[in-house]
Amino acid sequence: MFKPVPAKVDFIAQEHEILKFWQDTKAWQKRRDMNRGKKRWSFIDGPITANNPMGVHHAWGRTYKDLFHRYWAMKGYDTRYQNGFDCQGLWIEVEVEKELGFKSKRDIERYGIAPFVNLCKRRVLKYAAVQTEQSIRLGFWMDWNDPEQLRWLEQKMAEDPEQVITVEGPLGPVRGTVEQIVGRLGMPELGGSYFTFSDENNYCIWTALKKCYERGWIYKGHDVMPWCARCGTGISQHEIVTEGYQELTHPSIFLRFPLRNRPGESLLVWTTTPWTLTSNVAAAVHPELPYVLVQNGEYKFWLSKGAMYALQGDYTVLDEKPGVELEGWTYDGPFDDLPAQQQVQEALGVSSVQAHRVILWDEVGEAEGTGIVHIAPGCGAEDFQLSKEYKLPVIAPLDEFGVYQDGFAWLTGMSENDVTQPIFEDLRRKGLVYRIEDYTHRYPVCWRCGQELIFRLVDEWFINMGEKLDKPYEEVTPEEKENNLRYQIMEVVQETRWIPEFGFEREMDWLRNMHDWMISKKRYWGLALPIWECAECGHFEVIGSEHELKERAVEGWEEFEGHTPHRPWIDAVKIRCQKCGALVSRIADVGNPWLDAGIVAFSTMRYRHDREYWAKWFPADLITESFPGQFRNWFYSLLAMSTIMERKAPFRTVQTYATLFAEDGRPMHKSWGNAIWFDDAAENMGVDVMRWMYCAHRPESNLLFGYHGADETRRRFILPLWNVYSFFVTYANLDGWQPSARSGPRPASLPLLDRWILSRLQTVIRQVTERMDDYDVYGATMPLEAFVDDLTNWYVRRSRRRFWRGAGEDDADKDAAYSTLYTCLTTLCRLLAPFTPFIVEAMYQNLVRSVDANAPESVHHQDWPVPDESLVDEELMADMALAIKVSSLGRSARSTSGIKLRQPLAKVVVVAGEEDRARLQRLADIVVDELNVKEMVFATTPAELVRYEIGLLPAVLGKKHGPRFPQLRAAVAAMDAAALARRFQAGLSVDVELDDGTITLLPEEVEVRTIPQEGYAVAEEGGVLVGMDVRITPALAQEGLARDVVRRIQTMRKDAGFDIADRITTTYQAGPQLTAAFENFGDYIAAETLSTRLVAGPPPEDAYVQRFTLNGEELVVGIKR
RNA sequence: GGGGCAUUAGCUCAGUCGGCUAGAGCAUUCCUCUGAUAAGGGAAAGGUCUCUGGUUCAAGUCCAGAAUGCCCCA
Repeated sequence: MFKPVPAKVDFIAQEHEILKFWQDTKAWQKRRDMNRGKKRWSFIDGPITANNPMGVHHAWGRTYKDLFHRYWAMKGYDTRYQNGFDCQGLWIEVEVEKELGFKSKRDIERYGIAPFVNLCKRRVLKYAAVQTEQSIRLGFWMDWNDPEQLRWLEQKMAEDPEQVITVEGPLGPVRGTVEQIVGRLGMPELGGSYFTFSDENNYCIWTALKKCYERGWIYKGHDVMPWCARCGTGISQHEIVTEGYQELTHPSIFLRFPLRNRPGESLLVWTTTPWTLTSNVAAAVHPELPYVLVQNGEYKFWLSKGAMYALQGDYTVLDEKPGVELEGWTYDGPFDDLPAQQQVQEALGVSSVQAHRVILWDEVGEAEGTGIVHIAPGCGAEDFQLSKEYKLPVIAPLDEFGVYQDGFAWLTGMSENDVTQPIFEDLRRKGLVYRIEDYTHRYPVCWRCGQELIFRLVDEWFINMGEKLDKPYEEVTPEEKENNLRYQIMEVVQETRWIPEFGFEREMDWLRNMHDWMISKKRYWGLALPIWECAECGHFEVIGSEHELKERAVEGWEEFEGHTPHRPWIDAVKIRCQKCGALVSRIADVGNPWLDAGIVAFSTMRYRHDREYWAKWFPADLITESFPGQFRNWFYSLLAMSTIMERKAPFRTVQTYATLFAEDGRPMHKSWGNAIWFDDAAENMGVDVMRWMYCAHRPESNLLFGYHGADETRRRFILPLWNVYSFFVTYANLDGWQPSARSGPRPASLPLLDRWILSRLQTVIRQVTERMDDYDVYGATMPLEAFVDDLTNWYVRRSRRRFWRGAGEDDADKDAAYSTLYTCLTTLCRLLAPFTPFIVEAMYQNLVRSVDANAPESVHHQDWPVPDESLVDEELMADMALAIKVSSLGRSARSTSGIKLRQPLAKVVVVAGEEDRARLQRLADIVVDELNVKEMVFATTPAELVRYEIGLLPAVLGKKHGPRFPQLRAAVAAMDAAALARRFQAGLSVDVELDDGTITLLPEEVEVRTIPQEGYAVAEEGGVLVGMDVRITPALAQEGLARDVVRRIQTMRKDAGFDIADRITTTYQAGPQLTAAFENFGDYIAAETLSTRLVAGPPPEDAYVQRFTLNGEELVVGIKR
């Protein structure tokens, strides 16, 4: 006996039971151990930031990750099962700052870097534990740390990071301080997820940076960078594009720069960043644009001709010159009163005030502003470039917090945020303001804290990505690639496959255009950049490992030893300058977090300690992540690091997917109320439903995720699957059917339906395997959905009666039905195991484990099914597909004429081609039964059913006759369609008379179409025409009544709570029509309703009674067990 | 500022080389089936194919321009 299956199941409660089952039986560990040492399928996990609970968007990607692991594991591959947590960087710092209520970096310095960094580590441990639990809930099988142990470590960290503890690892106990143990998480001796804050990850980046250094690729840049004054750090190009911009409105100002040698004339200049005017050095014009001098009120302005719309009031043009003639004109700047403007800059020997002049710049436009651009080299990247070109002084006004430095008089000490209005006031006093108006533009903001960025002249550290050559990648020579990282990465990309394909071009495009990689951040929690720079002579060195550092250390090693390589501990270590012998400190900067994630193809694969292991697992067969952003982030950093380390691709295939939105099509947002938390989704939708939703979706399209879609998915797929399983168990138990080891009937002798569904099953195995091998998840779900549909809506429906026949009534057929359905269900369990691991585990435990103690303990311990090609019968599948189609057309025809299916009809007439008729003939029984007709007949001509319409094939005739085509169409429409149809069907041509001659129409140039006639209901699709004879004779009507009666009694049985096997006695009282139906179809009614007796008369006292009105007659039925 | 993609039913999306009556799922209404019942099947209704011009016998489809949205890069 199988365990009875409730038709109404609580899927979510069931998922929790399965989770417990997997945990109790160590199901994942057993699966892993089964595959140890076999052929490998290698995966690298893109680390998830352990900074908050995971969202339903993470669950999408994590479903793919689990799916592929389960699939390859079932195929017998050894996989690494290592999840990754991204742990370092500004995103963690910002959250910890929020917790502590900090406003700026000064608060952190006051609090202390060491305790702050420990808080960052604790936050990571805390959320790693949360995300681990959530991932387990999703059914994600990985080598998870015990979340309780992560919490315990977090607690120990809070108590005292330096206390010594012992933890149990897979290779035995591991002993160390809490800090040391945490720094070794994910290493072989501790197992579990990798953490990018691990010592190994950090030191491995040191190795990579050292390799760059040795090739001369590391440099310190002095440039104007986007800068976040709140975070106190530069923001690199990699971080700023796209999501780093917002549509913002700022006050913009038009103002005068009075010309020194042209009395009464001024340049009219426009800017949206008034604070930069304090640092103005020059004004740029386009050399070729025309500029005009206008009289506008009391002033004479120079501005570009195309920008005159910016003027207010009447004006007169006094003069016109090309920009090139303005070059060198000098002017008075708006803030020449500031000491910073007056100070002579040593290198150039001039002050900014002295330097003010008009310069030429090709990038000047006149679409906005005045065609004259204010240049402040300390406040803009392009401005800074121009200053180098024209040898202009540079004034850098702001410190790292966005506050004016010394030399700015009344502005010194004020924040750039607060000076807009005071500056406007000052300029008004000076009489320089022309006009102030709001201006909306895309402005960069800090991607972490949202603060508007400023531009600051700073020192940052870069990896030189190599010159951009002015030619396509294909033409770059090996010599040119030799010291050019850009083209080396592009070369590596050639070895990789991108799904969808556009990813390849997008990555190449990014690589073609990317700037040098800014790897420094002026922060606290992150990779300690291993750069020691001599304050005396400027020489710097990159240290490649902890061992090298120990050798080079001349001071502070003892203080550092035993700590993780983070600030502040690492900062204690000093080395000796190789150039000048001075004592050298590490630069204060930490690293860009994409370095951390980029190195994992090495750090997590034992590159530094077990090269043999690394060589076995590198490169990964697959990585899979969401594509927005990752082309310039993880995909890029992974490729870059791998190119630096080995000049090899770190992965063979990258499968990507789009963005998850709420069902309203907008991003999920807490304050919009459309966000769904993962935990809520899991406990309300069920994770099998979520997983199927993710999988059965084209990954390159955005996914609109919500409860509505979940309900639909459950209804469309999960419930029918469960229903057919429940159906099977119910009847198998009733019949005492058990699967047995005996060979069973030979497939060739199986009934048609069984051979058909088994054939379908083999093709599905083949298709799903093909699609999964190709990492096409969506493509794999489609044949599965189609199969479940065929199984439930055709095989089971058509086979139902076979299951409820009594004993002795053709046992062989019944056994065949059970065996077939059993095979389908158990195979489906295996096929669906990677997709919906919970529901199939429940099914498997009952269908297989409960009857076979030797079967694998879990559905996930089974092998992936292999199709048995000998069971594939293409002809039969084509036959059945046609039978299904004709049945559907027949039902459709009935429906349009309003005749219910329960009403038997005399015949169905099918008009179809030779081949299709032969196919239908073979399955006539099925179609006749399905459509509730007495017979299926074929008509050679559809004359009975239809009239004709002649359709001209425009693709042929339009091309042939061109402009005469409409005339031809009109002429044919006027002719006798039936006569034409006969000629064409006989293969003859027809001459059509037109005004300007005769056109001969060939049979292959037309299509003969059919329109239904009276007396029949007709439906047609793809050359098959199905007509239902809708004439209901009295005999047919009576039979229909009998079926109505049966239907009523069946419902009564259910309402009365009878078991489906209960035999009953049925009594009835009815009018003449119904009585006749009872008399003529008594046997049928009795058999269908399991009535041992049918008695006319009043129901007995203890019977269950209902009254009906059928066809205008009263009916009283009583049933009794 | 440059480049790319998109715009089709109330919603989410298909629509091949230009060709017949522009499709699907969801939602809505109705019907139906039911010994799978918190299911199953069918039908109806729903369209200015973003707009303007052009090419063509014929345009959702090709070309040009505009509008709106998104993406990539400055």
